[in-house]
Amino acid sequence: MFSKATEYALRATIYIARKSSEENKLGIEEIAKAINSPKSFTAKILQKLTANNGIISSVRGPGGGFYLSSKAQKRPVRDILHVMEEDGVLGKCVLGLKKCSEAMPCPMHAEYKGIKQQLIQLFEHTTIQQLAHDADKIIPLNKPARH
Amino acid sequence: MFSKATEYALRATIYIARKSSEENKLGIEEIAKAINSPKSFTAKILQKLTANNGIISSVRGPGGGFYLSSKAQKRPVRDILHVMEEDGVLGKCVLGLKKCSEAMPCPMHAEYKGIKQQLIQLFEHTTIQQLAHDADKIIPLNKPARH
DNA sequence: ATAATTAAGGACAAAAATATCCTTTATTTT
DNA sequence: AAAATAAAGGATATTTTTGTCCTTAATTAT
Ligand code: FES
Ligand code: FES
Repeated sequence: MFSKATEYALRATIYIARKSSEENKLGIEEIAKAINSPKSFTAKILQKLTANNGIISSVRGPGGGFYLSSKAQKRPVRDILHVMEEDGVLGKCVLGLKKCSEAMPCPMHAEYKGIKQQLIQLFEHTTIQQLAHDADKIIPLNKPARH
Repeated sequence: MFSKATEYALRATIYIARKSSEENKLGIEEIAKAINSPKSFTAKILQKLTANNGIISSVRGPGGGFYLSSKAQKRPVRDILHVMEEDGVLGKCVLGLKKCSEAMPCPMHAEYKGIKQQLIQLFEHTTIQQLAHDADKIIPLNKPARH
């Protein structure tokens, strides 16, 4: 459904959401290893998500790394797709018409539009926090000990 | 959702289904023009769909071209996706895990699996003929006159 | 038989997506 | 101030997808 880049973006953001805090930032090495993605490529993606007060926060230098503010945690997953310029995927026509619309529908449109709406709703209503929480329930992660 | 190649495959097949018959075959020139796709690239795709008694039938030489047998018309759209090796898209994990499964679900899985099932059902239950018929209802096509 | 037509198929080109490497900048620790 | 650490950013490489062009093979019409 999504590009590799977007998949990495989603996995990385969820991982950061689960394991980081402002006091406990994560390095790119750990993140890439944890989500099983190429390190440098993932770094570029995190740059994108970090740019101009984006979804992810970052600090350079020793003790630095990536983390999610509690405000960012509450943002919908669709914001990640938007930054990755893939939120358009959800609105696209199955047959590749310029625009998926009622005005100029393709023969799949009538049957597809309902599914499309569900997809949009899913990504709009689900927050990063919810995914992180769900992931914790599925496979608990050893959170770093407070010092 | 799908690659350009698959979009062209779907559009071309539907167009052929609407306008062709064994007595009235269509040339690649007309098809590419009608579905607004690059001619040579589309030719390659039709080759794929034609290979070893595939979905589309073809005949070379004067009066030749592409057409759909009435048997092929009744095949599900998913068969096109299968030939294009994109039927896997429907089963893929949203976050890009190797396998989307109950055994090792990602945090989107619970919410996504229902939508995924609908997508699979849609492509499995919809036939090429149905799409062609629906398309005719939306935008009637001037069918070639019998001679 | 020869010429004309049309798809099949191979070779190649361009563009986009994915991935790596190296240098620079910001920050902290010594 | 100097050294160390970690992200930011630029340049480049690789792979995949998309697209073009030209030759070959099959079929029909002359
Ligand atoms: S127009 Fe094709 S899916 Fe809506
Ligand atoms: S495991 Fe990710 S969608 Fe099913």
